[in-house]
Amino acid sequence: MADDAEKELLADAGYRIRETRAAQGLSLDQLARLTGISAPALSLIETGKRDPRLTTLKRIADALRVPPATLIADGSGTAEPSASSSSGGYDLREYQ
Amino acid sequence: MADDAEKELLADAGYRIRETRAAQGLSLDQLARLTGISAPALSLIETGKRDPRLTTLKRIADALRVPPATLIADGSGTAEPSASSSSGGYDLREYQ
DNA sequence: GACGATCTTAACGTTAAAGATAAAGTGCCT
DNA sequence: AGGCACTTTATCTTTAACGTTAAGATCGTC
Repeated sequence: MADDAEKELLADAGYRIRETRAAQGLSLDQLARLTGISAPALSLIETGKRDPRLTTLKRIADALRVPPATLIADGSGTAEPSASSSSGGYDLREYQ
Repeated sequence: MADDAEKELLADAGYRIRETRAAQGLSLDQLARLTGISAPALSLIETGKRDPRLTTLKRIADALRVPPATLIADGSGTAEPSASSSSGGYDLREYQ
């Protein structure tokens, strides 16, 4: 996780979490109670100093009542293009 | 993380990864080389037996050339409806 | 100035992710 | 049957997440 792009990913996700939390008027302690994640751990995540696990992200997203994906940068800047990607039906069997 | 919802989250993310990988005709070994993540670790993630870190997810998403958010269950694409907030039950104001 | 609330950081212990390697399990061939 | 490609499982080591506790740091407001 020494990569620069990864640091930016963590910083961006942390920023999104902090923004969402602040928009709801929640303190770190309050979010800690809602998520079961300690306030110091939340602080590290929000400041991009910790690499959270997927379930940790989900607990935060659930407490903030937003989809987990909204907390993650889409890889293109800061705004989400909601680019639906491919998502068409692939059929795996055709390739094997 | 013994939670049932979290297990489903991991299983779903793993399934999406496997789907995307298979759609591109990649083997675990090939994806392991692309991501720098060992094939056994990828197998555990794809089968929902491991709780990956955010940067781990991003390395996989980058190798598969999809936005990281598409690997997480939440509405953007083929996921279940998730019925808006699902558990719209609690009231945050009680904590404030 | 002292206080209260908020956030940050550090140290320490527990738990688990991630790596490497090797082994065992699949399925598909000729 | 044997071999081959792919995947899973098992073991081990290192690294890091997370909780707890406690200590600073920054705000305000009185």
